[in-house]
Amino acid sequence: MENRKKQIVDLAIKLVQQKGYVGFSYDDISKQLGVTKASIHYHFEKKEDLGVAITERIITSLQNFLLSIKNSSVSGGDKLKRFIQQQAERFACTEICPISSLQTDFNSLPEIVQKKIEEVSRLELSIMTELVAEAQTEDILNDTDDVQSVAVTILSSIKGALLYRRVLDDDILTGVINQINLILRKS
Amino acid sequence: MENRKKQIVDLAIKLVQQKGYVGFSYDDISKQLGVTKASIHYHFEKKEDLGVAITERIITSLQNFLLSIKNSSVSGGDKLKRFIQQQAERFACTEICPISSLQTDFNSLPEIVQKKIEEVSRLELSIMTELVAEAQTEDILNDTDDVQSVAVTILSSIKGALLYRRVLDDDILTGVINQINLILRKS
DNA sequence: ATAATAACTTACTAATAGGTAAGTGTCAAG
DNA sequence: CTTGACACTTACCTATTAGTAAGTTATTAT
Repeated sequence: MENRKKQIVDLAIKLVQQKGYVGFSYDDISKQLGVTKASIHYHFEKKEDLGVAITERIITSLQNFLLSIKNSSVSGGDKLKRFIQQQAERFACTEICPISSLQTDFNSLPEIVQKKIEEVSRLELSIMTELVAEAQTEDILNDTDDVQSVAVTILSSIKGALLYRRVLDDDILTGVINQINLILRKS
Repeated sequence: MENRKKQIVDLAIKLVQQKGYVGFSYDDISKQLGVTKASIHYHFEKKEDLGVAITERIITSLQNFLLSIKNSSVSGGDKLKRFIQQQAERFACTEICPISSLQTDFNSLPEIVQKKIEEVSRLELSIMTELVAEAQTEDILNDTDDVQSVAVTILSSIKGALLYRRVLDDDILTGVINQINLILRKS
């Protein structure tokens, strides 16, 4: 079954969001899937291999997400707002972004996974920068703003807000989203 | 020696910033301090106890930081900018905010530490909100802005930027700081 | 029918984790 | 001089971790 592999990676990503790369174990996965630990090792011999699969899955998700937004026939500003909105709705209340989680655990990751995370981060940033750039051609942004900096700031604030939401109220995130939209409208 | 306890907590915080609560071990600490693991357990019987000490240290650091800024005789806007600047300079290039790190590991923390982290997060947010509110009395902010939301957004973006900086270029953070200052000036 | 493959399980290993009990050396107070 | 506290060390224990080797079962191809 190629399905089982998908199942494992799906669950692993969820576990990364909940407990981090260091915090989840093959035992967690095997118990939740109702199979033995050795069976997980059959599909992903080393944790490193699963780590790589996780990051690759994140990359394709990002790319699909980008495509679906690019193909939507709305204005640049609306694309940006849609991206922000979806980015925020993707996660359950106690879940954080898997990329943030892996960035936090960066120093404990195997080298190959570290490189993959670097790649993912760069990709995410370039997608965001592209969307911001497209929005800038309209009235949405001042051109005194550095496009890349705006992109990083938006992404960072969402990721950071997810951390605060995890331990505080649920509406922490919505406050940040509103604030970002306000800033985009005003500048 | 009460000094040894301080030494342990200092190192533990650094390790939390580098590898997270789950990622650091008593062995890490003992080896770096040149004593045995059991000696660390003498000072902090359970890891939980060390976890509590870590969060309490973070709280007093935050409070001292707040006092030093409050007592500085500059305008509200400058206090805010000074806070942001110092908050950013506090961390080495591969280090992230210890609060962010503990928020990420939240689900793996002992209950007592979880509650402490909730407390720390609330405190940090209230400090930030206070500074933003003081800045709002001047021309710095629009009063259409929700003070709390602005505070969370600023904090979140800094914390998030530290994550990206860890895996990408060093100037990711400075870009975000500049952007925040731009926003504060413009609105 | 048989061989081969995929997807497992059973049963292990070595390393590391947090944690503990009992003893050692040092030093100050009575 | 001795008692007691403090700051340790030695030597352990148990649980969990990633990882492996060998065997089992079902399905498929020849």
